[in-house]
Amino acid sequence: MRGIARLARELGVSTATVSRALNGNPNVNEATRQKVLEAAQRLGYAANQAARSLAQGVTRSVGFMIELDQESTTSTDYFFMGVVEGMQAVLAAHGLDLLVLPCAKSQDNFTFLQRFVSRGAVDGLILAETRRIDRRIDLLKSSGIPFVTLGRSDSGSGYSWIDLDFEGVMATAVERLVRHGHRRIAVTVPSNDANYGAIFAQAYRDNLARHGLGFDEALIFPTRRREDDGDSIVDGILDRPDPATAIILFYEVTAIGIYRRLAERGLEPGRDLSIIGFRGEESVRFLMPQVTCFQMSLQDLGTAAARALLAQMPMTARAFPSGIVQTRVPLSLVPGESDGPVCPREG
Amino acid sequence: MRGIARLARELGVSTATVSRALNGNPNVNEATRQKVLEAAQRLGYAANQAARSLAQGVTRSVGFMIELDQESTTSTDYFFMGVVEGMQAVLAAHGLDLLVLPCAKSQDNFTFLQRFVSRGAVDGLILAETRRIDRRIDLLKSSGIPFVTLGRSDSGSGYSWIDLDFEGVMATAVERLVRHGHRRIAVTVPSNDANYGAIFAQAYRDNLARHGLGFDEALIFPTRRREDDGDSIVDGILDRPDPATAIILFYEVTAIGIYRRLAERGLEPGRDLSIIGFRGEESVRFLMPQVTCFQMSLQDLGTAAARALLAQMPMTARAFPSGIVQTRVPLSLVPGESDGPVCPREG
DNA sequence: ACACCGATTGTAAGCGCTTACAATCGAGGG
DNA sequence: CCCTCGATTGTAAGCGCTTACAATCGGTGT
Repeated sequence: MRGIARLARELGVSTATVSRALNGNPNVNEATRQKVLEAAQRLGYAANQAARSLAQGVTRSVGFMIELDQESTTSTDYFFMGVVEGMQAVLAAHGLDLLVLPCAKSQDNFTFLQRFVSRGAVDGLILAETRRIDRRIDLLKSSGIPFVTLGRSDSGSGYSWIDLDFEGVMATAVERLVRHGHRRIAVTVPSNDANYGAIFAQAYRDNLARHGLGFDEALIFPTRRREDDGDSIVDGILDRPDPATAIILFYEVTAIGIYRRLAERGLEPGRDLSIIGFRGEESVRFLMPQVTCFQMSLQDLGTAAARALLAQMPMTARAFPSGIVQTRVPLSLVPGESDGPVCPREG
Repeated sequence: MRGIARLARELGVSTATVSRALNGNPNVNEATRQKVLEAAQRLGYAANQAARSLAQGVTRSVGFMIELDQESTTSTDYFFMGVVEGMQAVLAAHGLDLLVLPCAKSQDNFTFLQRFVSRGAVDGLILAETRRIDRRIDLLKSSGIPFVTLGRSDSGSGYSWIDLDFEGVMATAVERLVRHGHRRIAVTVPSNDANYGAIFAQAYRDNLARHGLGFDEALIFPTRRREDDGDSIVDGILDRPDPATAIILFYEVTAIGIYRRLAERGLEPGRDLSIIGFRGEESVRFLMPQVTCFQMSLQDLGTAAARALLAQMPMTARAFPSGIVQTRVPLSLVPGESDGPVCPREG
């Protein structure tokens, strides 16, 4: 005999009583509860997860699905850790376990997710790296499981998401540059198919328009999260009849390559080319002159996501006001010396 | 009626047959199996995880416990994606799900782990960030659950671990420096209580001794994973009667601060101070002169850990040779220009 | 034609826990 | 002293799936 039955026999009570005592059911004599708790503690007993889930129809755990990139870099980790920390804290406070579910880039993320959902392995889900059109969202919506996405998509709107305020960032960046007299502003965007790339690019366009600046396809540079696009970007920006005088970077590491190329050409960041980075990234923190960038709390992003999820889970929903939440987390500008007034071109 | 019963009724067979068909039991008519598979596919059926686990006494999932640091300065955080990728690939190939279990630094990691173990939430565990004396290892050993640690500990020896070959790294580094004529070699070590710090320090001592070099406590600098210890290190090394001429870094980011301080003092990395980093970190890659460092595949580390775990799980053990595995993953030297022959001191 | 056998399927007993419902007990009311 | 009621505990029916064991069926050997 094992599990709860053993405990029950040991104490000379029924399994029902033990179960009640352990689960905080009020219909138990307080003295009995103490006995049970003590015995459980002493024997290191904890209810079997599977049995409990089966009986209750609830797992008390939520999944955070992430995708593993071959090129995984340290600051993906950095991003990840911060966000997870925020989520974990909130969820734990409500008695929920956070299970991070890593999906290999090589396997179909839809199928991956579907397995966890249809097997009822988690009570709720948080998705990262949302695609512009993301079948996973339809899957979750139709399955009825509570979920939240980190990042918007175009797949319908009846669901909660938390995203960075790309629009706000872009507005601030462009305005700052315009105020410095820049009229030709380049931008880098991610070359993958995640939705944030499209949003970033759109915000770029919108803000140029707002300031009456012309849009030039040639000033948009798709980049990956690595520093080695600097050459082509710098050359692409400057070696043209109407060179840009500023650039806004989606991936801040790109600044490294840009700095390097500028140096090779005898130019200086902040003077000959204004540069604004997106998110203060570790590997860029040490560049001189310091990169003007935006900053945010990863933990806050995580807690916001977790709260939005809790608001949808029957178990916890009553503690939260609104059902569906769609939030853009604002970033704050961290002024550096990588941008400044337009430098009059010589020649 | 739901779940397998519904499927069974739909097909006019018993639940037993459906179960068998779905689980690859050979005692099913192939035609029947196809029918079942087809129907399951069509109805999007997947066996309820909890029920299945309860019936089988097995979850088909393994946990990877990581710790979340407020300041994200642990080693796990720039390890994570790569290692998880390796693990996930191996585990998935054996039909196991990888659940990453994040434990807040603020909560007791022993209790955290215990819950998952005693609730039978996973069939196996991988631990990261092993302490020198780690109660978790005793817990896992006594609980009988298969497990592997990423990093050694002093807590007994009857278990599998995978670790970096700190000794090999240190031997190579010291030998390289000695060959360059260095006799006074400093080192940085992590300031936390993870076991790798002690190992690194010990290997340092051993290798000095091997080359007949004296050991000087003053040349050991505890550091965190951030760049700003450079000043105190550089000054501490040089402003003394018998300055060191080389330094080996545990956290490679320290190089950034060191480079900066050296520059301030009009000194040059590689000439005035030889620097060898431990693991090629992204944020250091762009330093000039390039930092001589060591490199490894995080994926390989992950696959090694996963394999070592599989070797202990009854389900998969037969596919693997040895039971207990204790491996040191070697790193390879990536020569840069941050180290070289001792530069004769002027004055 | 009959016992026997392998292939296939059905029956039903759990897996360990929760929980609706029944049972018990002592106290207070009439 | 009997009845009612609240507090507490026990009984037992599942939760959805697996699997030992029994049952069925067509084919074989003799």
